[in-house]
Amino acid sequence: MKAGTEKFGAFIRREREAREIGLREMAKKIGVSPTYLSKVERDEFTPPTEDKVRSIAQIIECDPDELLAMAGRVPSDLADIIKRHPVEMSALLRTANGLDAEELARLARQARKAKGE
Amino acid sequence: MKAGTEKFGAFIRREREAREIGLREMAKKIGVSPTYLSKVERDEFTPPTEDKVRSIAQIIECDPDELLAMAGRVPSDLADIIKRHPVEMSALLRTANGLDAEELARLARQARKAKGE
DNA sequence: TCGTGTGTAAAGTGAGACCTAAACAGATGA
DNA sequence: TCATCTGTTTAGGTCTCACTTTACACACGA
Repeated sequence: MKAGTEKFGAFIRREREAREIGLREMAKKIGVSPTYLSKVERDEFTPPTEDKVRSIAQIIECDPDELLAMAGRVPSDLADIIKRHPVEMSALLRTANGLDAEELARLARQARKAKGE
Repeated sequence: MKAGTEKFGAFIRREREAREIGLREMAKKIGVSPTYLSKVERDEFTPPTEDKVRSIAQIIECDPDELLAMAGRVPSDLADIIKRHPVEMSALLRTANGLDAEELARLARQARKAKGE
């Protein structure tokens, strides 16, 4: 995992406690055992599967894409998009890589314009 | 796998044979056993790991991104880019999704302009 | 002190990914 | 006919991922 980035487990524990949700309660909502969630929250186990990460995101009210990134996963719908247009999307992503958040937003707007109209 | 798409194994077998490369020879270059490659080429085994797919791409002279897509994988450098800017890149990819190849190319050019210069 | 709540430790499981060695079968050419 | 190519079959191996079960230890209130 990258340095400087908060770990997945530590993050969700903090957010869970901030919302005063019990570990067992959360585990039940996600559909895993409390033991497992405990280990995950202390980063002793790797983050769970995409669907579980998504339901955690919903519970702690954070962006699913962001949480998936923390979990080291690429959202499966994005993976599908890349697989459908590998050459174009790879090129787009690699050139977009250098840009900052603002420039990226502008680029996304242009994409929307090209599509929507 | 998607309908209409040629399977990974069938594709690399065709390309290998077109270049008159023996199975054992190719297996050796990639660094796997002939047995394994045989199974992969007949789609009895799932495609190999990213590094092996990349060396196959080099041998049969095709675009690595495209071959990785056939293998059902997202190139790891793209995965990293998404992980570094999950929100922006997710938005960009999802809006870019509707566009055709030409519009995508134009978008990539704009990205390049925003960056380069 | 009983029960009920919290989180945790230790060990194990099932499935799938990724791969191998050994043996074999058919064509080709000497 | 014998060696030597070609790819294939059989029969596994080993690893990692994504979890579970069972049992435990502590704290709180009644």
